[in-house]
Amino acid sequence: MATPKPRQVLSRRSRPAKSPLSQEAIVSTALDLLSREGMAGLSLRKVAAVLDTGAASLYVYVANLDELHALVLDRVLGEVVTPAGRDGDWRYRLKAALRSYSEALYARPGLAQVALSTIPSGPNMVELTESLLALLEQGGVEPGRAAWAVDLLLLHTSAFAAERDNRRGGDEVALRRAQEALGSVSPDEHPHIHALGAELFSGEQSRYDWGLDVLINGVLSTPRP
Amino acid sequence: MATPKPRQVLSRRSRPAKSPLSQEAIVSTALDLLSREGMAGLSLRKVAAVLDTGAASLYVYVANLDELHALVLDRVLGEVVTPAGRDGDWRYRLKAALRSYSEALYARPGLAQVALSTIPSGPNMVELTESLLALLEQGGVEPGRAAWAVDLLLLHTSAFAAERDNRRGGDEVALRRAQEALGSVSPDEHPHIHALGAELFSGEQSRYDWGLDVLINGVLSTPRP
DNA sequence: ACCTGAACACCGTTCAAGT
DNA sequence: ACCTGAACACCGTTCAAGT
Repeated sequence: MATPKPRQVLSRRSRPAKSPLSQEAIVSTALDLLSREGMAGLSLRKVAAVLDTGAASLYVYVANLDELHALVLDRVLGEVVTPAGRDGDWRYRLKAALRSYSEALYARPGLAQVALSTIPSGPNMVELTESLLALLEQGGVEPGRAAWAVDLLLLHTSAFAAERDNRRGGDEVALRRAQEALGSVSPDEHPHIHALGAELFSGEQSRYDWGLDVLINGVLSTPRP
Repeated sequence: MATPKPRQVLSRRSRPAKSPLSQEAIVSTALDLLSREGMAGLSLRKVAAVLDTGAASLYVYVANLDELHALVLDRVLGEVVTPAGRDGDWRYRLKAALRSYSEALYARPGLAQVALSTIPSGPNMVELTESLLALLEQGGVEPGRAAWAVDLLLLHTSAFAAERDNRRGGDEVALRRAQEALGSVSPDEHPHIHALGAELFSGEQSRYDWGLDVLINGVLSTPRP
């Protein structure tokens, strides 16, 4: 998979002259801002400011903000590691690949949301899709079913990363409110919720692992219509 | 409802007296704007304009935009229908409830995204959770597993609605680009994708139905760790 | 071809002043 | 307690003018 250029943005002061703009530089800067400040930090104006221009200049290299989002996402997907090997524990390798995808998204606050609102077409997404298809084939899943399964697995993993992101993302007011709403429910009207109590909020990592197993077991036992 | 009224101070008598602000009125107006214009139409300023005030006035009834999002979401969730009945085909009823949830979201462009970025705590979400727990119990799923399963099912359904929404939502450029990227892949480097061809984009409704079956089958066959 | 500043049409949120 | 206009600190995108 493509190696993401480290391209540390050296302080502009030490740089002799303004480096010319390029899509590469724009995406790198955007990713840098995203990693440090989350989605709030990723704006065309801020990217432009770091690159020492006005936002209008970026439109030569990037059609609009959506395209920049897609480019940043694909760049991050270059980090995803899909374990090699053709035999043995395909299931373990599949889960490892998806966990790698999940972590790549989760490391940039808000990027999971981008993954869920973008129709991806970059080379790294193509690469990842190919790898997942190969892994499912190793697991004996026929091609048509595997095509749908890849979609399902990526969608699920993105959504899970987005949810984790939400819960981290500061809105502790909302989280507390949700816990109270479910915790203070009347046993008569909502017996099941009442009986579960804190159980409804248990498990973080194990919940994700379980979710992946649910999906994989489900795919293996559910033929396409 | 409401074309924004001209600010001109025509005699107050010529139009119905301004109804007092309330959270109820704000949420209704917001939902109305959302249904007609999508997420782009849902802003505090626009809601205020329809209600013939300034945005600042809304802050008496609503803490911020995120809270308004949560309130609108829960209001929509009031539409979700969960089939009654305690015996017979719980699986059919579970799928019907989730499809109802999905349709409620999908009917408002962008709302699925809100569902994925909000920690819900409204009464209708509590109701839905209770109903889904009951349905899973009828299916013989033990409580702890059911708690995780409800989360998984709702997350999946929201994500699926969001994806459908993206694909409808106008960005046909991105969709075409994605189809081209996957369609023009070299058979040597990406044999699996190449072999699948258009299959990667097939099925809309049937794909969702299959996804639900995958999830349900997976839940039934995957105990909690 | 590329870059730029300014402008346009928006945002959410805060605040002092009014009632 | 509620409402308001104005202000603050932002947005993405377009465009005429420059190189």
